[in-house]
Amino acid sequence: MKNQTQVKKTDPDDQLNRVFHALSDPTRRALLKRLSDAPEKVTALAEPFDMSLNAISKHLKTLEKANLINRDNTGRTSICSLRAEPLHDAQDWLDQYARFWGETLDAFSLHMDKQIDDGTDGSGEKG
Amino acid sequence: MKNQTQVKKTDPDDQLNRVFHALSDPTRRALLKRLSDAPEKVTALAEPFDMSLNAISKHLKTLEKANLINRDNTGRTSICSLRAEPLHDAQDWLDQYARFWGETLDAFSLHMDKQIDDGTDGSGEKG
DNA sequence: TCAATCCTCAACTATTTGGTTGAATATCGG
DNA sequence: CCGATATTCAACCAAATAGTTGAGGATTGA
Repeated sequence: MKNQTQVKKTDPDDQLNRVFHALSDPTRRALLKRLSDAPEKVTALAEPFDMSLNAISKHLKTLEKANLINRDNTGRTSICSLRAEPLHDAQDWLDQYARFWGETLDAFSLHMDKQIDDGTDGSGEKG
Repeated sequence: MKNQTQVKKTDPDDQLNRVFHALSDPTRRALLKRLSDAPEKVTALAEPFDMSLNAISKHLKTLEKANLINRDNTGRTSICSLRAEPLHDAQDWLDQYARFWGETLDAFSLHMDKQIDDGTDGSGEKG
């Protein structure tokens, strides 16, 4: 097993990977922004973009795989809505580094005092 | 010009893109974790990984392009250290969605009341 | 029924990514 | 100078991404 950090080479199944990847694209961030206002159907979401409907459909699939959106399939339309929990997870991860920009650490710092666990140790995912 | 959202098709120059992309890889997150403990030279950083030194060097370059690490080139060694500001930026972006998992909104919500600006409007980057 | 609408699937392309190996550059130390 | 160490550059490769077009499945509604 080689006492290595073993990061599961670019593991596509890791939730955090998927979320951060989803957020790394400006179109997808714009879609989330739009959905933060109200749920929308796919065509409505696609309309403002200078891009094919299919492209948007794929972006939505990416967001869906990251669990960042829900879909309500009523009839032929698919209503997408924001699902923010994974964003919260991402924020939790970032919070571990909060001490590096000072302040904001109270009882938190006690918890944080020992070491940062960034979720890349292989536990908690696909045994 | 078509009144479109104009998201600068997958703009690789956007700082937020680079940061979220950098965070989407578990090896890079592990490197940041390591650097959150103490600055390290490249060989030391690479050692725990089941991966070539070159691969780590490239990951470090990605982190560098996202401004997530600094390098102190003393002699033949390159000492890498964490630079957390961009993480803070990422957290700020995520904070805009905080209202979706309830609470934590005080004077913040006033600022947020109107609309979310997710940094994909094209301002502030490469004119 | 049948045309229009909404959306996804399939196939293709170009580009990026994440990894490799091998050579090159640069410094350190005898 | 010369060898060892530290790091990067260059070329290459496989796989994933982000986009396209075209076809097809469902649903709506006249």
